[in-house]
Amino acid sequence: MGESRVPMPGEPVRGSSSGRPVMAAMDLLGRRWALRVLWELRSGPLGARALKERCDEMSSSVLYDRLRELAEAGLIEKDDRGDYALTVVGEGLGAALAPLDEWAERWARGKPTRP
Amino acid sequence: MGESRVPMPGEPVRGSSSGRPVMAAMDLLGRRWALRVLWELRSGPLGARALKERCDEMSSSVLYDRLRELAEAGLIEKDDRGDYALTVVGEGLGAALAPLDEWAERWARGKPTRP
DNA sequence: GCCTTCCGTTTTGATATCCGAAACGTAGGG
DNA sequence: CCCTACGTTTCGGATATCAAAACGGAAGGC
Repeated sequence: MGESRVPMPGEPVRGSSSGRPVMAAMDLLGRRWALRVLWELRSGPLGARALKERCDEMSSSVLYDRLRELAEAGLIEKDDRGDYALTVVGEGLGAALAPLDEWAERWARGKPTRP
Repeated sequence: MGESRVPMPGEPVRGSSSGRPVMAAMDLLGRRWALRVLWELRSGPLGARALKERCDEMSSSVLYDRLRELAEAGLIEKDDRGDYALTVVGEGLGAALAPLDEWAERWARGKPTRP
């Protein structure tokens, strides 16, 4: 199951031996649901089941793989109530993702509907 | 092989029935090498083989899947020389990814090396 | 013409990842 | 005690990705 290597900045990762931090980030975030989990946690801590619901019923096995990876990478942690929450650095990533949202809106305006 | 649905803003996508553009973006970018391909094209158009080399010898079958998806989504296109290049909207995404790079540097400073 | 070489692209079979559903353990309420 | 809700793990099958080989076309040299 999910015991593969978790990408970390400064280390060679799957897809790049350079150790450049952004490469580790792209490895970590280029996995299914990783971006989405972070996205949903921006608005506050959530329990596993609530998180799974918000992610359109993603598979729980993948959810826990992502949670473990993101926690190991230091982006999320469990709060005092046992919910999953962004760490300080994780919140920074959430903020760095804001331009993606704005861009997507522009993308949508450029291609409103498919013919 | 690669004939699965390409996420588009305004349509329900894998992972979200809402049609919110950012969900389509996260579906599209949450595939292996998608972020990386865009990243490498930011510095200018590249041929398929050059692109494959810059992406640490990614598998060519996946490369062409990603190229097809990104082209269909309107983020890249072939230029007059036959190289792959970012479209105007694709360049916008490249710009929206800049904060990710800055964040990754901060992430790396917070976690310089593993014990 | 006929090689060789470089390129874009597709195919193939093996491996890794993901999915969907079921199951487990625990804690609290009635 | 039973029921319910939750966090988490397990399992078999579906999909995505990998690595390497192959195909076909466009130069260029001989």
